[in-house]
Amino acid sequence: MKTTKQYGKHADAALGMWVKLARAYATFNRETVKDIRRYGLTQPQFGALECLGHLGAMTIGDLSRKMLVSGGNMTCVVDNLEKEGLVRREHSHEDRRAVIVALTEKGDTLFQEIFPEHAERITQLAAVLSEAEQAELSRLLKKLGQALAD
Amino acid sequence: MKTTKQYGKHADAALGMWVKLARAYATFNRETVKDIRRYGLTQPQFGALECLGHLGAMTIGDLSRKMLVSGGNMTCVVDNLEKEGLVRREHSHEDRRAVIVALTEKGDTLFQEIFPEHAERITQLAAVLSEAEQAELSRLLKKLGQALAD
DNA sequence: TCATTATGCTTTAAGTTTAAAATATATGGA
DNA sequence: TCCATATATTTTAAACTTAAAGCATAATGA
Repeated sequence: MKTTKQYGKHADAALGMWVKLARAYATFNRETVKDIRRYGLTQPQFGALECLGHLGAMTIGDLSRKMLVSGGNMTCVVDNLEKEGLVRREHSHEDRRAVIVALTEKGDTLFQEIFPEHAERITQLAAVLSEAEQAELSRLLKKLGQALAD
Repeated sequence: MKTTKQYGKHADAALGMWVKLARAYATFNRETVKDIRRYGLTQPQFGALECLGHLGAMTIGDLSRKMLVSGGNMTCVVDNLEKEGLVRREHSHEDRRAVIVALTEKGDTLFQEIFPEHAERITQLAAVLSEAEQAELSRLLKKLGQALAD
């Protein structure tokens, strides 16, 4: 959304940057969602599958923190993945409050199959930028994201 | 989420970039949501208010396209804004299918009051990057976002 | 002119998302 | 040891989000 009003040079630059960040994210995300839908998954479900597939079993709390979403939300996502037989819940022996979630064999098989294809699609989408541009964008985004994470 | 698996040099770079984009967005967004909540609004509500405040009355379809969300969703957002007396719906004379949504006086007053403060907050958040970095980030994000919008 | 196709908004159903509340468990200090 | 505080997960309520369906209106072509 293009602002026509002036709020100061610094503010206008910052607002413009934020708008472009939000739009680039929304647009890129829409394409990834389209790809993921081919596998019968929603994006949050795919994200959880990916997290578990790469990093292994973990508590729901850890999963929600890695994915930057709330615990209540992750409960819902895991509920649906469990319904599809892609993950299983186990209670932790170390801490009886905690629930460990892991990929089932079915879930791991699906992950192994679809992640490379999805990675290929992400590569295609990112190809509008050169390698150097991708690297620079990564550097700046990392700087922005990490500074605000504190 | 850090991938430990190798999918090829190009794919790894693209995946890394996408992860950083998603995380930077999520983190920056969380901060903007926190600011907006001070005014008793949700983020989508604030976005609609901002759009109407800057660009004036428009159809619900136009609004949803500018905000890159679905029409069904915008109906819901506008419903709640209408409930708060911040916007009003009017039927279009040119096209009787269309609904025009505009800020009420109450809505405009609120917008005029809170947007400058919010802009200030965005400026603060963006200040972890230099002016040059902000400009470069904007350029790359614009390039990425526009290429995918086609 | 009329029928077919397209389009605008709303509703529906399912999933996501949050903060806060609820319940059980763990931790730390007196 | 005991109690206050903290924490893990789930539930609840409200809002968001999508695609598809529904309904009304507009556009187009025979």
